[in-house]
Amino acid sequence: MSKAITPRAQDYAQWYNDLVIKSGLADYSAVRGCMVIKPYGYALWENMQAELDKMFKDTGHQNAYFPLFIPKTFLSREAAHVEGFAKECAVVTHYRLKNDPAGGGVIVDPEAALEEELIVRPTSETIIWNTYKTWIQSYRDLPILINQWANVVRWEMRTRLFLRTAEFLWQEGHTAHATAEEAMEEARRMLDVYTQFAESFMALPVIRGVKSPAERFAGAVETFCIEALMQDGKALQAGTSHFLGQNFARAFDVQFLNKNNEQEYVWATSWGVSTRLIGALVMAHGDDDGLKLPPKLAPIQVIIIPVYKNDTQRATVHTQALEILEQLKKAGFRVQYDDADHVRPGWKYAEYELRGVPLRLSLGEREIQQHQVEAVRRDTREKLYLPFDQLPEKIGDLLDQIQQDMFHQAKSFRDQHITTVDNWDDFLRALEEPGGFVYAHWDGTPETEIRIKELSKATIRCIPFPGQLPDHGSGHCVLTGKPSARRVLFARAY
RNA sequence: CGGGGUGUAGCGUAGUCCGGUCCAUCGCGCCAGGUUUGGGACCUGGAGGUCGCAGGUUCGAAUCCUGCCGCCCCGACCA
Repeated sequence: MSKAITPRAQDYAQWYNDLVIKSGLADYSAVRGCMVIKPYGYALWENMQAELDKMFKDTGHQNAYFPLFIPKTFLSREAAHVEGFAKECAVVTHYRLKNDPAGGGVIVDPEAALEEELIVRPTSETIIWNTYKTWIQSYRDLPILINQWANVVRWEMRTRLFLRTAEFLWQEGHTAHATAEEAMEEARRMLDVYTQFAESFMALPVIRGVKSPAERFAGAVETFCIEALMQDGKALQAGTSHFLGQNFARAFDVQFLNKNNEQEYVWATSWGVSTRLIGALVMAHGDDDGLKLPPKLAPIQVIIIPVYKNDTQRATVHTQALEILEQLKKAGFRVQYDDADHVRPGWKYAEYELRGVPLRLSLGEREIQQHQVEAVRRDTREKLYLPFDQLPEKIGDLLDQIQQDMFHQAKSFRDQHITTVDNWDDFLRALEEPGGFVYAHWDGTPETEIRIKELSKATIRCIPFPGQLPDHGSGHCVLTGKPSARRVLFARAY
């Protein structure tokens, strides 16, 4: 075992780090809190991007790109927004370096201070709304439906690979609308897009809902989210969508002339998902032997491994393997053939399991004689034999099956980790055992929400949309006993 | 920012308490050749080191002293 992974049961955080590093998704970098996304991890991100991008385009959005740097004054225009981000902004103060006269290498040239400091974007609402102001005059200019793929920087105190890094990659949608209804519809539509992406591509079941005021995005009127559950029982926000009301339009004075010839502030939304989704994928599906990637996103869907005992066999197997490789490529699968001769089949089995490749095909003399390949599923380790003449169909079916089974596996885990409780003792107990989500009444006050967090480390993940979870009607707050209109979903979270 | 840990070859480590026998141990990986190949092979040979950095103590420092730095983990804050 050259690449030992810490078992989940022993140390979950270490298991996660081991998986990310050893599967080749990412590396630590020389910069504190910043990581290198390695080719395998980036390929995964590209697959996610491709699917999301398609969904954005299908819902009428276009991509654009706004500056990395934001004038400092922009950030302070919207009061809640600046309060939310001020503590974690990287600031550019100078534009030039020079040789240290004292001989200490290169130093910041004190003569080259910027007149107005620039903020490295933690999110782009401000620069975008400053721009939209110049694009919008009439209701005929609306809606504006724009998305950008970008990097952002949030100077986090504590970072974790993919889950929380100082710099990360994401997409941020920013839309402008003539009416509140339309903007609200947009925010809800994009949350549906995220839901569909999470569930059918990532095989990650999510609960849709509204954020409590305390968890709301800085500057939003309403924040919607999808919440997923990780195997250690902690929740992870997998995507958010915000109804921004007229907050940014007011802050940047973006008005339009409506059909009645009246000036009106524009209605806004923003929505985003980030490379953190890769962390979600790792933690929702992985096991002690490595990643399990859902077929729809896996950079390698099928790996072909040759098995032989001598050069004669090797040649035979090689010829057959190439034929299968071509056939599968032609059928549109992301397939690779590993004919490296310096490691043996067993090594390769372990390696591709670590990397989470959904389906492994082994091909040796035995299989060739019987006109079949040995196939092993990564998710269940089930071994099957597939006849040569039905490979593309059978493999297509298998990958679909794996995709579905992974979703159901995750969903069944998630459902077993939602506990409905009615008193504080049970609340605390449920957070430990079984862990996960706790569905309880809350009196609706921020004070109680904070108190619950202090006492239990659990936060309100969301107030689920109707139909997401059973509605038990009104009741009494799990902490204060005060009247509560409905249950909300609590959990400890990433 | 607080608490803990850690820094020795690409990775993981021994040695540090008690200085010399260490121009530094072992495993993995790497290179060459050979034997192998159905669950992380083996043999032989080889390459690879500012012992985190700076200063100090000493005849002599990976080891002792002072200062600094990096990174990881836990907590507070956040996607």
